[in-house]
Amino acid sequence: MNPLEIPEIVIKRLPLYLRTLELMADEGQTVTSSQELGGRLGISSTQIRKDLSYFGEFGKQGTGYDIRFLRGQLRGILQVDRPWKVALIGVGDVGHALLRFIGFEDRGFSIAAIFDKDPQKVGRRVDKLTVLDVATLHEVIRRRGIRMAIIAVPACEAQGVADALLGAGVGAILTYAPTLLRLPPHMRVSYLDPVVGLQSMTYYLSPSRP
Amino acid sequence: MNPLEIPEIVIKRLPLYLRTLELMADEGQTVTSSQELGGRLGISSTQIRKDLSYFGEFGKQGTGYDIRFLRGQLRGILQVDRPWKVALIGVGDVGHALLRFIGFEDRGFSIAAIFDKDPQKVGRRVDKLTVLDVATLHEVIRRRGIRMAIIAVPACEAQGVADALLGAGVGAILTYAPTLLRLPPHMRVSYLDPVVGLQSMTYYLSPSRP
DNA sequence: TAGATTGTTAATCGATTAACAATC
DNA sequence: TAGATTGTTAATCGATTAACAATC
Repeated sequence: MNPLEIPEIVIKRLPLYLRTLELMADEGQTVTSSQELGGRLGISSTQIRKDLSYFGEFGKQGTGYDIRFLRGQLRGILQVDRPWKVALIGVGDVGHALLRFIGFEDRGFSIAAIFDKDPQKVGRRVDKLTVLDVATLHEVIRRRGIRMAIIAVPACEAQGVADALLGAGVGAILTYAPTLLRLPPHMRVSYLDPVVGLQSMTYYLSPSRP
Repeated sequence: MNPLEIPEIVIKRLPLYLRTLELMADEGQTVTSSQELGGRLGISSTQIRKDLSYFGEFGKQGTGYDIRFLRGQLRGILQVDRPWKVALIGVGDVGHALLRFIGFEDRGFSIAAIFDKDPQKVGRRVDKLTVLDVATLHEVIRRRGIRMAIIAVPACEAQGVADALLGAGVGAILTYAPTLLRLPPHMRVSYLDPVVGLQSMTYYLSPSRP
């Protein structure tokens, strides 16, 4: 089956399945069922079986799924069975928080280069990395074969950084800047604006008392 | 129309419309059309008109929408025309980044209390706020009438914090911990796990070169 | 075997879009 | 008026779910 025919909404659920399987494996569990997995995620068992069926047959009737096997298959499908080098642009508060976040390494990513435009920050060491001048972004990203990037600069600078990343051959961007980026359709973009999440939840809250 | 009948997917698009309208207003623009708004967001004009029609009639045929008026209407619908007090739990790297993030205030939120369990941090001042002991969470949240919270603690502590927030009467949680929370259906939850975003983008990247 | 659970088909449900009358 | 754009209906498209044969 042509991968392009698989609905994007299915692809977006796979990391959630994978995360739950990692957790189950960590807890020492060896086998699960679509029903158990769905129960944990608040998703119907039918949907999980249907989603997986786009990629193959991974379970056994009557038994369910071998957790380590299915985890391996999902890692392979999502291509996170090998590490991806990620560039981080912006070594401010968000950048620092990301650098100290330990959750990247064992889930398929490693921060391989960090950039800032502030001359005061360029040259400093943060953990094992040296802050590079954003002016060298194109060259460094090309040379190191980096294909993904995280934008953690102020909103007003995000578009400029995104343009530079596009020119450097990056194929996917995760951005913390609360701004819509204008990029060609082949560039994958994920947005993480905390306010957007908050604002859709307030709709459902009963009116605030004065 | 009963608000419960409006699809959640529509509600989730409203903050994006609002964010774009804020930007247009900041740029001094006074009028827009569903076509222009859709063009900026990569959404069809029909969908925008349909979404807005769930709530009323906000435009003028032949002219479009008055930006300030529509912005005000959307703020009212989303209830972000008045400030919501938000509790922040976890004053680590992510917590600090959030406290220095200036984007909350003018979009309907203000961080009104911050908590940590580390005795070394409790009592310290961060900007205008004092770090409170998480043991006092219930009482403080009740007394101050706080209805929303942001979880920025390590994954292993997130469920415990969520349970405490539930008990304290919080109605909506935004969490940075990469863990699915078990909470009753009336509690609204938004997840911001950067790895989930990255992992669905790698699916679309051509295989990495060795 | 009996019970459980998969993978898949067909039916249902819901969301998006095309088309257009209304009207500024 | 002529041109533009809204709000809304009906048609289309796509995603979810119910049901079940296959089979471990």
